[in-house]
Amino acid sequence: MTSPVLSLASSSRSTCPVSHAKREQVLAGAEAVFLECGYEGASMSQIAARARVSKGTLYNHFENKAELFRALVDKLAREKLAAMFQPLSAGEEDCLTLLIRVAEEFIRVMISPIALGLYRIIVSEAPQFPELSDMFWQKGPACARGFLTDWLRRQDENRVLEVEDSVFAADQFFALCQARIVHFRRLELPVDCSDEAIGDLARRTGRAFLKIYGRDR
Amino acid sequence: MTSPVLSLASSSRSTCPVSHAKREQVLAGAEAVFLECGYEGASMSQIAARARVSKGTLYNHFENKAELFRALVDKLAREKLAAMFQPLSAGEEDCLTLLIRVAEEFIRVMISPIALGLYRIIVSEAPQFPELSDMFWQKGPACARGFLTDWLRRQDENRVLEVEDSVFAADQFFALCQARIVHFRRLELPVDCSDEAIGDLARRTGRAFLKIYGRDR
Amino acid sequence: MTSPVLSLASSSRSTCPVSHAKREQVLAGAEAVFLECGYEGASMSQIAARARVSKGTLYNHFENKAELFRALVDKLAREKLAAMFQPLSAGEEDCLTLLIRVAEEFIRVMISPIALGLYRIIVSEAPQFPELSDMFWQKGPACARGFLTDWLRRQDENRVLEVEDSVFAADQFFALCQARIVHFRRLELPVDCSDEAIGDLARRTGRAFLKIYGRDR
Amino acid sequence: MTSPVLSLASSSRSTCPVSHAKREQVLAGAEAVFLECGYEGASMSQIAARARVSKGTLYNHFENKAELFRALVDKLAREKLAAMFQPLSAGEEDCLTLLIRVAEEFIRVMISPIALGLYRIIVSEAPQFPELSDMFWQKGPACARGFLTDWLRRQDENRVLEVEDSVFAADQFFALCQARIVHFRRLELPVDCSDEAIGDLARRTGRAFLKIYGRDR
DNA sequence: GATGAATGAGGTTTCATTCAT
DNA sequence: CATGAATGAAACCTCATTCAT
Repeated sequence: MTSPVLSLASSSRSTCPVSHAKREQVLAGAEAVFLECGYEGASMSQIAARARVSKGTLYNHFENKAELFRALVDKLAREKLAAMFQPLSAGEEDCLTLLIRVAEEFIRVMISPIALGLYRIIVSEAPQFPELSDMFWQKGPACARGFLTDWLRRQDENRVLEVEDSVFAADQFFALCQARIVHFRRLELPVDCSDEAIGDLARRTGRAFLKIYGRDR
Repeated sequence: MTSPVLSLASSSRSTCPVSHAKREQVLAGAEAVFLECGYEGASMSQIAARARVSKGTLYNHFENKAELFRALVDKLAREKLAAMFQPLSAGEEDCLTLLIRVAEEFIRVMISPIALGLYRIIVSEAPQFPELSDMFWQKGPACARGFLTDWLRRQDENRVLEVEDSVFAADQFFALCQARIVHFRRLELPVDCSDEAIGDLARRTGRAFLKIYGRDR
Repeated sequence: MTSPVLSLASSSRSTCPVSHAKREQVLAGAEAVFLECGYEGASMSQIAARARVSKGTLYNHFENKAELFRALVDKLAREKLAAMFQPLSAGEEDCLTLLIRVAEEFIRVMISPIALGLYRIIVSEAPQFPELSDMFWQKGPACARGFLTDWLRRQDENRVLEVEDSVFAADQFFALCQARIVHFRRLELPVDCSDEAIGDLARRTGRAFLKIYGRDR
Repeated sequence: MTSPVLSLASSSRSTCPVSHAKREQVLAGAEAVFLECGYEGASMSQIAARARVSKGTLYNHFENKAELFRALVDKLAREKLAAMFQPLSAGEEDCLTLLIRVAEEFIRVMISPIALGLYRIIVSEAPQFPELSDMFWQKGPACARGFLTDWLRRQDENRVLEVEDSVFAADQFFALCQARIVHFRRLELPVDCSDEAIGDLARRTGRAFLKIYGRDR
């Protein structure tokens, strides 16, 4: 309520550097604790301790627990998710090679601790924080979908593939990527996550996708 | 209030009939609250209130919150999940019709409040309760996978489909089923869930699967 | 409240034999738990479990926890304490031998688990249950004091000892008996409790007492 | 309320002055409640109320009930017991006068509310908190024993008394001091505690002790 | 802005006691 | 009379949040 006013009044600029450092420190602690314990399971004391900061400092920078959580998801989505999904862009490879590469990278990203942790916490808090689901989706998978959609449209125009609804086709591609490994990891069920297993899954995914949308035959 | 009546009705068996009714009452309250608030977000007081039972009664039937949670997931998995996944069995339809029907039923089950709520809570608590992930998987999706695997093997033998790894093919089928609608519902993102939308998705899924594993052409 | 009425109404005699057995069973459980955990530390559930009896049975036989405790102390004092302090009676030995024997027996009794446990619980609950302190004292140490007082008076009359106030002299004797070993055991402090140590202490106690009240020199 | 004022008064030292005042406030409440109700009988709510402090504050200063109890006994032993047993030191009086004075002071100390309350709670919790028994003994009676042991040794060297084992002799002296009055007070049994009664007991104790260890026939 | 002590509501759990069977 | 499920008060403890320094 009053904190935005106070902060504007007492800092001539919107983000003073020293304060910014503490804010990042807090967010780092929050990341560690929220991803490990979930939203309800995390306590402000734990976060303060992990951030090596006093509890009061938490409330100097964030109005309450929910706002701190929102800020964290916002930051992770904007910074880390974006960085993780960036490599999933088109190159000069041939069709199958590109699909396999993207599948492999997507799988690796989705089972990385951060994306997995974020997925868990966001799915479980979706009813309480629907805006965060959206943020996660927009900055993460939707980027990959956007890129793939564009690429698919080009392949369709170039008559390499035959893709009527390129958005849906992209959804199917990423759905196929989540078969088995990603799905099992989310449930913490035992599954082979070796490089070979991931490569194999990516190859099968690429080939299956080409069978659906390939123009040959 | 009404439990003595119920207990009289069910007192044909020896094991404590009164107690069994209350136990079910407690589990009903737990179902409502856990699925709504998550494991950490649910309080034993809420559960007691929702079950119209005193807090002490909770502890007469379950050692602690974690055990109550385990018992609930166990019950839901055994009773409700099993019932939900039962209709997903083979019939006499032709290949595409069956795939579409199964896809549609699977999608409907996965976005039902119970399966969705269970998924949320189980994914978020998987690190703390790994055995429940397993229970959920075994009594739910794994059943569907088992049935589809068998059916695919038969189609392969009958030379209707060409399926080398029928287990993986089943995984791909159910992965495709979760594209878009199921995925978005988990994130509480807005998505068209109408019968038409589901039917359409099921049809596209069935056709895509046939393209991957069909023998014709 | 109503239980005494009910019990009077439904049992023609005051103590039916089957009931008496259960009552003893309850008291046995209460003895184990109260002596181990103290009055506040003991729970009626623990007692019921240790007695292999339902919690309801506790309340059929005793109005509440305090009454059960009173009944237990009463029983222990009347039965066990009395039996323990009985051997402390006069014999035909010469003066010093008798004193040493009585000292030794008294020390052994006071550090026995039952007497020690009773002492602990009674001292700590003395403000709440003053009547039990009295019971303990009367059935325990006071018996020993009574016997020794009589014996001392006879020795005075026979001019073997010179004891003006025989009651006080007995108090001093038993106070000397509690030096070191008994005292330390009550505090759970490490102390040599071997037969030799007890014998040695008893001898020193007897000799010291004779120095105070002996007529020779 | 008043604590900020107090804290200003004592803020000359660096270590958190506000906190120290509250900590003492908590310990004062704990002293009142623990000595009155015993360890198990005392509740953290009672203590908070008696200390005029919130329940949370208790846990800011002490990890849990057991630690608060330990801290209290530690403080009482170090501060109050030490102060109570300090006057029991040697003076220039003649032998009997000194023994009588020490006996009287020891008796008065042992029946003071604090020493009596501490004895009750420490004896009853000795199995659970053996280290507190030790603390109590070291800071309390053991000091008196130490002083008397030294004095007895000197009397032996000066041929005033004949004391072979001065430590044991001291134990006997203090055991004699606890005859009757101290013993009865612990059990809350009625006993004359008037100054005359105490003086009389002290005189009898001093004289008896001299009979045991005096050199003059 | 940073601190961390203080707060009190509310968390999980235990308890003595009651009562229908 | 025995049972043990049910109760709700109260136990210990944690939490998000506030505020004086």
